[in-house]
Amino acid sequence: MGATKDHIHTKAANDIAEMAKVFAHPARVAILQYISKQESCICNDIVDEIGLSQPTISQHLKVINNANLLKGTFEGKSVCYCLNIKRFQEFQELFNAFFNKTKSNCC
Amino acid sequence: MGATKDHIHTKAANDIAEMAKVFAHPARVAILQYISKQESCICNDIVDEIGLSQPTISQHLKVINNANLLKGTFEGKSVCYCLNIKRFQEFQELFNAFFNKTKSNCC
DNA sequence: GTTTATTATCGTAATATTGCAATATAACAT
DNA sequence: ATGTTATATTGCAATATTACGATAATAAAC
Repeated sequence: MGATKDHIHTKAANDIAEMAKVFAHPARVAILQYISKQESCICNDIVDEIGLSQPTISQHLKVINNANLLKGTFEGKSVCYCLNIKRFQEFQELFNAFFNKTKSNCC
Repeated sequence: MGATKDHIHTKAANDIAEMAKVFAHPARVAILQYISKQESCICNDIVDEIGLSQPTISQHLKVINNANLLKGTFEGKSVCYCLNIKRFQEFQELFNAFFNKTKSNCC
């Protein structure tokens, strides 16, 4: 026991949960907000800003990146992380679709 | 270590994360979708529908309820769980505010 | 090539979450 | 009162997540 039983749920439910997990940690929310604020930004800035260790930030960035929410371009030794607006927008739309569909048939 | 360092993040970031956690499990998404579909519904229906044990469903319902997303009215020995549309709407708006604000100042 | 700076990965400890059996509680039915 | 049904709580095992030190990888600067 202990593991989430993904397989018994619909793809729709799993998709929403998967997306929500990205936002389900304040550090990741903060990282997304910070990245969007900067012209360009490198990981070390984020470490200073957020106040977690570099490995921890790197790990959170990986989660965000796995959701395809980042566009990173290498600039010499550092990486310029950028929000993948298109995908971010898609997240917003998918969440809204979930909210609207769920609202529509309520008692 | 291991515990989330909530205190180093802004209230805004913690609030979004808190909300996202409710949707960060497919069973809870499925429960919300199922509840919204029904005229009224009791926990045991949900157990049959979702395919998890009664205690597990009860636990998930508690998480959803703690977020104020449920209105439960007792009907004899069973409970009629209903979606708290007002709060659900509020969730949608708060998420949208987060998405819009984050999008607005991107590179 | 060596140093320096930046990011990623590995290993691991601490904590959180998930899921269920067993049990408790509550309300009705007989 | 006893039995039945519906839901909640408890306790615990399994797994996941979070966080960080140590270390690796990469690339510029010297």
